[in-house]
Amino acid sequence: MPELPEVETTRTGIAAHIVGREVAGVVVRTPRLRLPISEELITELPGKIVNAVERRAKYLLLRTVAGTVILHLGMSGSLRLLTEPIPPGTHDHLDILFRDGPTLRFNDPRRFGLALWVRGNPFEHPSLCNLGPEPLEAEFDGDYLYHRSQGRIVAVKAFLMDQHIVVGVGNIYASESLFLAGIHPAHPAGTISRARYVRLAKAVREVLTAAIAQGGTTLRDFHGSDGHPGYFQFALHVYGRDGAPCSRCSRPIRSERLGQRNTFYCAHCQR
DNA sequence: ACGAAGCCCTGCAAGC
DNA sequence: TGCTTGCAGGGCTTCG
Repeated sequence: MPELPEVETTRTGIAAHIVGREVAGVVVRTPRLRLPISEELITELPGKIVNAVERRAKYLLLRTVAGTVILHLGMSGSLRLLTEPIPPGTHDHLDILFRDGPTLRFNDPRRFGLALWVRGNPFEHPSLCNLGPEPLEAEFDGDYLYHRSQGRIVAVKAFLMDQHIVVGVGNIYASESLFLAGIHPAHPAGTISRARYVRLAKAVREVLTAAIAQGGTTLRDFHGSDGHPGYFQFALHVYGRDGAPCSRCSRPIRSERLGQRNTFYCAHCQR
């Protein structure tokens, strides 16, 4: 699934095509996602003009004057822009049709995604109101991570993936960031120095920025809204490279389960 | 509050 | 070939 770079790639891919356009209709085929698609999406969205497409964490926000569509791609979701009618496939759960414009189609095999209609301030929604800072904004830095980590014994990788601490970093980019920072993923978060957190914050920014520039990471099913894959998978140092030589020291990359998730690291370069 | 584990769901690959 | 098992980019709930 989409982590921050994939969601951002999706956002930029769809924004230019739907901002300023009026929603002509909404088709819901499978209402049961992580939360049910609300009836209000069908009754209230049509006729509204999308003023902006924003991203907060891994959520996409389609803003209108009357309310906001909150979309989340879960583990396997993707959005696609259709310029001509294509018969829906098995997991095409939602279409948003635009007047004299494309159709935005939401596909999500595992149905861990989300499509909600929220009146008022979307950032007050329970899913959005307790999130940590954006990793590419100024509030996120080494000092911030250091302060939040004090007293925490959880593995630094799980700490980094905690959306209350910082948003947008999932299983791929957590492994990659820790490799670049030279930090072992199982290291207890509260025992890492301020200086090392400065390196980690910098690594997170670098990895996410580079991944966005490459259109995200395509492991199996992610694609941009134009149907094209991302290319950052060719730049991965550790994720999915179990047994392959470390790009820095040539020793084999290891994989280990940590906090229910597969974790990749170099035991020599990461301490 | 924190941390660990289980669960939601489908598809695919590996192993028998 | 066909079955079972485990695993997959996330996030929420529950339990200790």
